[in-house]
Amino acid sequence: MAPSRKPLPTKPRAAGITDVARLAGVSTATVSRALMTPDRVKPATRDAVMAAVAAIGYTPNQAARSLRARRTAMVITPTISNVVFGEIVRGIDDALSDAGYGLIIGNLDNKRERESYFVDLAFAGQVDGILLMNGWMPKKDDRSLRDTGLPLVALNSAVDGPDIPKVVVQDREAGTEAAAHLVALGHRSLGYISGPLGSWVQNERWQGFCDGVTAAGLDLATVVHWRGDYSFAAGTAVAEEFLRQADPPTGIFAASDEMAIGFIKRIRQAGVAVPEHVSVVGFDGIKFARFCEPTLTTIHQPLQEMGRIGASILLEMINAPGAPQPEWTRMPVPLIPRDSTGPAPKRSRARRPVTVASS
Amino acid sequence: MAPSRKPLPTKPRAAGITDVARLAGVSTATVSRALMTPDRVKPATRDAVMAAVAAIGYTPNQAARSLRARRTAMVITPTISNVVFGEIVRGIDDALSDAGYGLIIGNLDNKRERESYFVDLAFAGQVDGILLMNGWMPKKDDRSLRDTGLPLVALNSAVDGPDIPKVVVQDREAGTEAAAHLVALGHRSLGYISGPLGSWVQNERWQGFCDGVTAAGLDLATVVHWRGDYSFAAGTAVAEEFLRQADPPTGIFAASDEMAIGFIKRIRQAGVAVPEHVSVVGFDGIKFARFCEPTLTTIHQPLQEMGRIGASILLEMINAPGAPQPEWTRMPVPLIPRDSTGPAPKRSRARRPVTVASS
DNA sequence: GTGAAAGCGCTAACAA
DNA sequence: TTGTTAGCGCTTTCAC
Repeated sequence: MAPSRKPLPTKPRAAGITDVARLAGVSTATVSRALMTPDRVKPATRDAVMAAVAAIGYTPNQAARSLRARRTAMVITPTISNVVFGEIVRGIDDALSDAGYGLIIGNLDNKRERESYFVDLAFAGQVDGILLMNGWMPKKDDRSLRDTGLPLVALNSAVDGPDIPKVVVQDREAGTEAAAHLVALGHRSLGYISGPLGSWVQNERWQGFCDGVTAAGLDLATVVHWRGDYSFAAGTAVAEEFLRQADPPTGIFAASDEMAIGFIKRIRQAGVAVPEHVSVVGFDGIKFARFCEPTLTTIHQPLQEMGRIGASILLEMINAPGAPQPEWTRMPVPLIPRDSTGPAPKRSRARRPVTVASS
Repeated sequence: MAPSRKPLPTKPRAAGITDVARLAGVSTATVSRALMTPDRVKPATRDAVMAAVAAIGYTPNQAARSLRARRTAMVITPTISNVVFGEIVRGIDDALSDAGYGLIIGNLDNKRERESYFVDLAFAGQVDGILLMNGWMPKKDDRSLRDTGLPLVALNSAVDGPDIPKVVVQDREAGTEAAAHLVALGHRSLGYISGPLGSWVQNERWQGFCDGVTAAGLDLATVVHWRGDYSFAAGTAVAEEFLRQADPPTGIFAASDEMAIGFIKRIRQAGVAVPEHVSVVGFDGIKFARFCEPTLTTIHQPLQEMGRIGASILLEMINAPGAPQPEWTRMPVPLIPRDSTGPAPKRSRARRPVTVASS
C-alpha cells in the first residue's frame, strides 16, 4: 500500500521546549538539563522549570529527542505472538525507559529472512546496543551483527562469543529437575517433547533431562523424544503419535506449557488419565497453567526479571565500554508441582481404552 | 532512576540518505521521493536510487523521519496484559505502518491517573490522530482530548460524540445470542458474569443478554448478575459465590473467556459438572478456549480486523478532514458452540455434592 | 521530474 | 551553573 499523504503541514502548534524556557525565564538548554540531569542545575532553577513544565503540560518530543541524543537499543525476538517473549520484552522496556533509552523491537515473526532488515538497521547506526533473544547471530549476506562492534547481550538463549554476556535461566538444571521429579514419582519410562531442534535452550533442556535420566540409573535409549515447536498444536500432534505408540512412556516433560496443555488435552480425550496414567511437566509458568485440567506442574521462568537484567547489562556495556561483564547470568527456575504429575501407575504401560478393553 | 549518560557521542557513522544520494547521483530530495512516493519519480531514477539503497544497505532513520514528517497515531488502551487488547493493537499497527505512520501505545495499565500523560502528549501536538480503546474521553484537569481537535476513533468500546466513529463488535446481539443459545438448550435460570461495571461494552453485553432473556419469556428478575473484571481471578471469585448460592442458575454467560474458564475450573473442583449441571458461554475466542476442560463455547471477536478497520478510518479522517465517516461500524461476532454448553439438567437446580447427598 | 534550502524539537559541546 | 550554537537525518516547500 502506498503511503497516504498528509495534505497540510499546518499543525495546532504545541508547547515545545522553547515555550517552557520562555515561561521559566531560562534557556532551552537549561530546560533540557533540568529534565535529563536534574542534579546539574540549581534547585531553584530546576523548580522554576518544573513549574513551567507542569503549567503548560509540556511533554518532550520523543522523535526529536532520540534523533538528537541517539539513545536506542534493539531487541531481536523470534516472535511476539508468544507470551514468553512478550514478557521478557516488557522487562527490557522497563529497564531501558528508566534509563532514557528507546527500544526498537525487531520481530522476526519466525521468518529468518527478516533478520537482514535489522542487520541493516544496526549498520545504519540507529541503535546503541542489541539484545538477542533468537539464539543466533543475525546476518545479512556476509555481514554479521557482530561486525557492527555494538554491545550485544544474549537473552533467554545463548549466543557464542566471550564478549557476549548471556542471561538465561538454568534450563539444564530445570531439565534435570523435571526428570528427577518424574523419577521420584516412580516413573521409569520417560518422554520429552522438544522445542524447535537446534536451538540452544532446546538443547539445554534436553541435555539436562538426559542428565537426570542417567543420574537415576535409567537407560537413555528408552527415552522417547518427540519433536515440537512450543505451540498448542505441536502438543496435540505429539499426542497423536503418543496414542499410536504400543508402549508409551508414563512420565513426560514438555519444553513449553502450551505443548504440555495441548498434549494433555488430546490424550485425555482419548481416555488416558492425567496424572493417573501419565504425568506431564511443562515449562514456562504461563498463567493459564493454573486453569487447565489438571493444573499443570511446570517450571516457572522469571521472564520480566530476565528482561530487566539483560537490559541493565547492555546499558552498562554502552556506558562503560570495555568494563568486564559477567559472561553468564543463570537464573534459577523453580519447579512448581501441581496436579498434572503423580505417582507412576503400577503397570509401566499407559492404559488406553483399547488396552483396557483387550486385557 | 537517573538516566545514564553516554560518555562519547562518537558513532561509527553510518549510511545516510546523503550517501545514497551521492551513490545514485541524485539529490537527497529525490532519494526521499523515490522512497516515499515512487510514482512521482522517473522509473530510471527510481531504479538507480533503489540500487544504491540496496548496495549500501540504507535504512531510513525513523526518528528523523517522524520528527520531520510527523506521521504518528496514538492508541489509548486500558491494559496491555490482556490478549484482547494486544490483538487489536496488532491490527492497528499493521494498518498504520502500511501507511507510513508510527504508533504510540498509550497504556493506562488500568490506572486512570495515567491518562493525563497522554492528554499532554496530544496537546503537545505529537500525534495526528487517536484511537480510544478505553471507552471514555481522557481528560487532564479541565482539558479533554476532544479539545485537541484531533481525529478520534473509538475502538472496541463506544465513546459519545457524533464526530467520533465507533468500531465495535455487535456486543448486544452477541449477548442476545448467548442467552438464546442457553435457552434453546433448555436453561431457564440464567446468570451473567460482568466486566467492570459502567463500561460501554459491558452494558451492551448485559443489555443484549437481557433482551434475549425477555425474548424467551423468562423473568429478568431471576437472572443472577455477578460482578467481574474479565480476569481468571474474577471467574474463580464468582464461582465461590455461585457455590454458596442455594439455587444457582444452570446457564451462565461470562463477559470474557478468562472469567468463564476460571469459573468453570473452580466449580468443577467443587463437583459441579460442566455442561451436565451447568452450561457456560464465554466471550472473546482466545486460543486457550480450545484447550481448557471442557472446551469453551464462546463468542469469537475479530480483534485484529477491528484494529485494522479502526486505523483505516482514522487515516481517512487525518487525510481528508471533514469527509464524512460512518459513525458506527458494528462487526458480527459468531457464537462458537463447544463442550461447555449442553442441555439443561432435569432439575433446574445445579446439583452440587451436598445437594446430591441430601436428596 | 528534480534540486536547493529550510527547518522539525531537541541535546551537547563549548564558552562564559 | 547557565547560555550560545550547531546540528541529529530526514521531508517538503519552492523554484527551476
